[in-house]
Amino acid sequence: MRPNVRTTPGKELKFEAEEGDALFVRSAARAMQVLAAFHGVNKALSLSEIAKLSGLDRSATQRIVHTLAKLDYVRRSSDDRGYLPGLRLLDHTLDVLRLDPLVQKATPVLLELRRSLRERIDLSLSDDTRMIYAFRIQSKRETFYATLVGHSVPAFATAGGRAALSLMTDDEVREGLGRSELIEYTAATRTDPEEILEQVRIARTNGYAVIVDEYLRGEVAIGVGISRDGRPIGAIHVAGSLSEWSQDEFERQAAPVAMEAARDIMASL
Amino acid sequence: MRPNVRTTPGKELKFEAEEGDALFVRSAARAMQVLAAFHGVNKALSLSEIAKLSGLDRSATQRIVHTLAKLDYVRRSSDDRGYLPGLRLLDHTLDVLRLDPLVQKATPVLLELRRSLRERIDLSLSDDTRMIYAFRIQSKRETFYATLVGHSVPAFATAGGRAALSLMTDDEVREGLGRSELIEYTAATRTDPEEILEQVRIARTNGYAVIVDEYLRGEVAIGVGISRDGRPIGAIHVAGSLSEWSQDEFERQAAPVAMEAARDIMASL
DNA sequence: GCTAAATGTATTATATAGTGATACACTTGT
DNA sequence: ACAAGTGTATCACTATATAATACATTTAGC
Repeated sequence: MRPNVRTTPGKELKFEAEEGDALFVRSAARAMQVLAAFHGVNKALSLSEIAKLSGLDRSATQRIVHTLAKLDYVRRSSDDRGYLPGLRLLDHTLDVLRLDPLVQKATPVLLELRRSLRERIDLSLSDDTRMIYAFRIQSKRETFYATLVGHSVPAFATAGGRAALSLMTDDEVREGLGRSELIEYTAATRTDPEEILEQVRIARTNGYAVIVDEYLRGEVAIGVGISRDGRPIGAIHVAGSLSEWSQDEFERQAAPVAMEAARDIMASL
Repeated sequence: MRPNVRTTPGKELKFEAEEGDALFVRSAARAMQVLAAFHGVNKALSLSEIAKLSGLDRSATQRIVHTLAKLDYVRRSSDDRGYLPGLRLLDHTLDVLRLDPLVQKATPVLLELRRSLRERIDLSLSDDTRMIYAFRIQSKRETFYATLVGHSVPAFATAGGRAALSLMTDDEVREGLGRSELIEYTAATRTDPEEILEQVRIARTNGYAVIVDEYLRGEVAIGVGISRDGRPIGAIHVAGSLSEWSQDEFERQAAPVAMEAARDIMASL
C-alpha cells in the first residue's frame, strides 16, 4: 500500500483452552480463530488457506466460514476468488470505540486541542506492549497514508507508547520490553532495553515523551500518557514534520497544551 | 454524547440456523451473538444483561463471555462493574478496512481530493440499506463530533446513500426503501418513497446526489456513488457548512471534482 | 445496618451438536 | 486435456457444549 506505515503483529494468538478450563467454549473461540486468519495477509483467502492459517482442519473451517458468511462477518471477495472479513465487523468496531470511556472523554478535548495546535493528533489505546489507534485528527497538509483505525504500533518506539510506559514502574517497563520485539524501524530506533528505559524515565520526569525519527523518518512526535487508577490506558499524540519544526520548538509549542489536554481528559474519566 | 450524530441500528440480527442448514455452527454464531449484545447499549453490561440482550441463557452466556474475555474480545469495564467489547476486535477492524479494495483504492484519491477541496470528505461502504463509514478526512474547522469508524447512516436520507441508490434500478430502490425505516431526522427529511425515488432519479441523471438539511441541519453534502460490476459498493461524500456555502455554489465547486475522484477510483478497482 | 436481589463463579450427568473423513462437481491454470 | 485447487455435501460417532443447580460476594433498597 504505502511506505511509512507499519503494523505490529498482535501478540501471538492463543485460541486454545488452558488445561482444566471447563468454561472455555472451543467452538466460540474457533469463530474468532477463523477471523484472525486474515491478520497479516493482504489478499482474499480460500477455504484451505484459512484452514492453514487458523490451524483448523478443512471441515471445521468450512462450517465456520459458512456460518460467518451467513452472518455477514465474512464475505466473498468482489472477484469471487476468496473470502474477506465482512462489514458486519465494523458494527463491533463502533461498539468498542463508543463504549470506551477514554474515547468518549478524549474526543471533545482533542478536537479542541486540534484547534489550538494545527497538527495531526491521535488517540491510541494501550494494549500490553502495543498502542492501538482509536482515531486520528489529521493536519491540514496530510502527507502520510491515513492511518486506519485498528493500526497498532509498538509501545517501545513511539511517543505515545513511551509516554504510556512512563506511567508504569521501572520493573514493569523492563518486563514489557522483555516481551516486545525490539525492531529497528529506522537507523535512529533505540533497541537496547536499558537505553529505552532511560528515555522512559526522562518522559516520566517531563510528563511527556518526544520521539524523533525513531519510528517514522522526518517526524517529531510528542506523546502524553493517560492513566486510570495508576494504570496506563492510552496516550495522546501530536505529530509534526521536521521540515517545519525543530524538535525544541515543537516541544515548546506542543508539549504544554498536550499535557493540559491529557490532564483534562483524566480529570473527567 | 453529542447531538447531530445518529446511528442506524443494523438490520435486525438473525443468528439462528435456517432449517436444514447442516453446515451452520451454532456456537460460532453464539460468540458473535454475545458481542452483538453491545449494539445500541451505552454502558457496560452484566452477564445477565448480555444474556437477555443476546437471547441466550445465563449458562451459555457465562461460558462464552468467559471464553471471549480470555481472548481479549471482551473486557471488564474500568470500574469493574460489567463487560465491554474488547480491543482485540480492533485488529479485525483493520483487516476489514485494509483488505477492502474500495478502501485501498480510494484512500490516495480522497487525500488528493481533500487537497483541492478543503472540506470534509468521507468514504462509506454500502451495506444493504445503510452506509457504513470507513473513514473520514476532516476539514480544517471541524465542528461536528468526529464520526467514528463503523458509524452507519441510512442510505435513503444521506448524500452518499442516495448516490449509491442511484446506481440501482428503480425497482431495486423501491424494494430497498420498503425495507428501510424512513425516519424523519429533520423537518426537511423526505420520507415518501416515491419522492425519494424522484430524488434518486435526479441523482442518476446528474451523476451525484445533493442533500441539504435532510439528515443534519446546516449541512450541504454531495455524494457520488461507486459501483463495481454495476452494483453499488460505496460512496464518497463531501460535506460543507451552509454558513459558508450556498447550495448552488457548493455544487458547482464540489460536484465536478468529486465525480472525477469517483471515476478515478472506479477505474482502478 | 440488614435483608434481598443480583453479581460472577463453579460443578455436574446427559444428549445434542460439532467432528473429520470421505466424496463430488466445478473452475482455473498449465 | 489434465491436475491441482476450489466450494459443497453427507454421515456415524463421540467429544463437546448444555442447562440446571449451587455458592460466595457484592450491590442496592428499606
